[in-house]
Amino acid sequence: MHRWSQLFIPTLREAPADAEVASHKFLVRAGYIRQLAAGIYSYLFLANRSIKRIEQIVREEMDKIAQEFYLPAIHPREVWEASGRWSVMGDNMFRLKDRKGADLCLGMTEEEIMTEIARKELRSYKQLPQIWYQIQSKFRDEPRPKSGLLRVRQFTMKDAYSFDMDAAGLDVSYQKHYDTYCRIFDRCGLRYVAVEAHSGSMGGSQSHEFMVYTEAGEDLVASCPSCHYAANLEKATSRLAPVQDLTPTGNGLPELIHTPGKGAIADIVAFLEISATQDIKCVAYIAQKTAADGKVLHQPLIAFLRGDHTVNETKLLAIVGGNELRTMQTEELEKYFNGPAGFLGPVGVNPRPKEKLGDWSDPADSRSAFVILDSALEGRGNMICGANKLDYHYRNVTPGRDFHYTVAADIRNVVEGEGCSNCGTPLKLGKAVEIGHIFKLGYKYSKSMGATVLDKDGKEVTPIMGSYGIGIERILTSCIEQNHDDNGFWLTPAIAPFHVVVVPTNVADAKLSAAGLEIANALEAAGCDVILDDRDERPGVKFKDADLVGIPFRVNVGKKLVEGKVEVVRRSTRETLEVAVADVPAIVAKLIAAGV
RNA sequence: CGGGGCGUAGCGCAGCCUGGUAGCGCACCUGCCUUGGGCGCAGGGGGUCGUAGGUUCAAAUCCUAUCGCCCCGACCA
Repeated sequence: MHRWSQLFIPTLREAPADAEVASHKFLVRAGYIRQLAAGIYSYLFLANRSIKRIEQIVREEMDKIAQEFYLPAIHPREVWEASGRWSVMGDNMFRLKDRKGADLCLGMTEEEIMTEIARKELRSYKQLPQIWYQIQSKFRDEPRPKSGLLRVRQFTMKDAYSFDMDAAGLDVSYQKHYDTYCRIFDRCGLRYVAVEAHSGSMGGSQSHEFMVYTEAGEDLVASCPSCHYAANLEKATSRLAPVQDLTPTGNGLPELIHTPGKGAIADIVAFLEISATQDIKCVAYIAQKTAADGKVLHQPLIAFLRGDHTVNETKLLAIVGGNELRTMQTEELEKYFNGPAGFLGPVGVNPRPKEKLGDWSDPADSRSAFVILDSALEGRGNMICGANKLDYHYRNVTPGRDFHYTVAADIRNVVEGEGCSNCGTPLKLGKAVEIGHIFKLGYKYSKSMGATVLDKDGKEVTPIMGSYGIGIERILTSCIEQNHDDNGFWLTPAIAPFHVVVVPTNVADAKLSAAGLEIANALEAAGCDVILDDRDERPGVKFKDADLVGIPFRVNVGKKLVEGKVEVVRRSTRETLEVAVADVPAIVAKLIAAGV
């Protein structure tokens, strides 16, 4: 049994000034963590206990479907070059040199290492499917670490990888993970949702993120209150209410109109007394892609959307398969539009053909650009748009007739209240933290790294892969985000550092002290994880600390002991039961089994 | 990467503008007291003021550089 007086649990009355989100404040105040550098934290006694329990739950559930490995955190450059990611990862990767000058990096994920093993060892279809996982520290040199343990540069990740003969096999492995993740997060006491996620430019076909709704989150999730549709904003679609096109004027063809100083959409809308839905917005980017050989490639990428819509850059980028977007500079706008910012429009822009999508080589016609039309503009007509001429717009512009584009695609952000694409119900939008991600990888790594097995017919086949991650610390932080009040937080017994804290209100009183010890022993004998607060502190101090540190149940041994009774307190609700000393173990055990 | 803010005792802060003995609250140590929600009294320890340079008789304070940490943005012309 643990005695508080002998432990290092450095609780703080005040939170450090730089903590913003609840989990950060409380993890520091409760003596769970201390910061070493930006995005790098030491986990003290309580945090370590809680994290070990989370890992244990993950391990128990994963062991039902997979085999645990333990892979290196330091990787040689060659392995990452084989997949092309040595250069693609850019500054997000921590790199180092050994004494001989050889390049190494700290692992960000382990696709390469797992695939390397598969490549060397897997020979026959008879060995598949395989699912391998590990729980390891991961390193990412985040451009901006923040929010305590929520966005850090070193963290613990459970990462799993599946190898199957074919897509049908991958479906099975994927579903196994989906189900396993649900069991894991249920056991951790999280309220979460599995959402459709953007599957990136890696040829992945399907992907789900497991999200926890909280204001501290950095992702936005669109969800439908009536059907089960839920998706990351980077993937979400919606049904739009119909909008009215303007009536054509004159001969119905594009017509210049003088719009002095009305560059912004709000201005032009007011000036012409139209709706922003009748205007075409233009956003011009240079897309960048780092090739496997480290060369940085560029492409002009121009998006046209309805005036009241906003670009989702992830969706846009996925169309060309790049890794980064930046907006065009003035000279570039001049080059591709021959017009000034504020008055840019699609008429006269020279679109590259659809077949060239994904082709990053320089075209002969250097003034052409990839032009993406948002799907919401398909079928629209007589719209207002910039004329690529200072202080002029066009009216009567109809997509497809008056200008052409490379491709039409969904590239806009869904807005709260738009109809669910399944059932039409208005969608809700909420901030969320990503705690897990499952992902059909396809052949990217197995192919680039040359992993093959022989099938029944003796033919070489490239296995199809999946990868599946869980952020261990994020389980802890999102539990705290979901379960806290002004005084502290409470964790579900399964992941709390202790199930119950026994608090004799005055240890100078030999009777209270002895009873506290006896109760703590009895609780332990009943299978509870107990901490006895045997510190010579005033009751107020001990109560405050007990409330702070995340332990779901408390037993107060105090005044009522003379009647043979103690108090059992549920931290989440403060609900208090008066219980005879002899009944404490059974009652507490029952409470623990039922959860917070 | 862009913008902003902050570095003074373990934590939270004041002092800086207007240069002149480094302070407050909490925490910590000792003693007494107290014991159901961070109790009281008395005494005490702890800081080369992020670092480096400069200005000055004198720098926490002014100037320059640098490092670190936090926040916002990297979204529409």
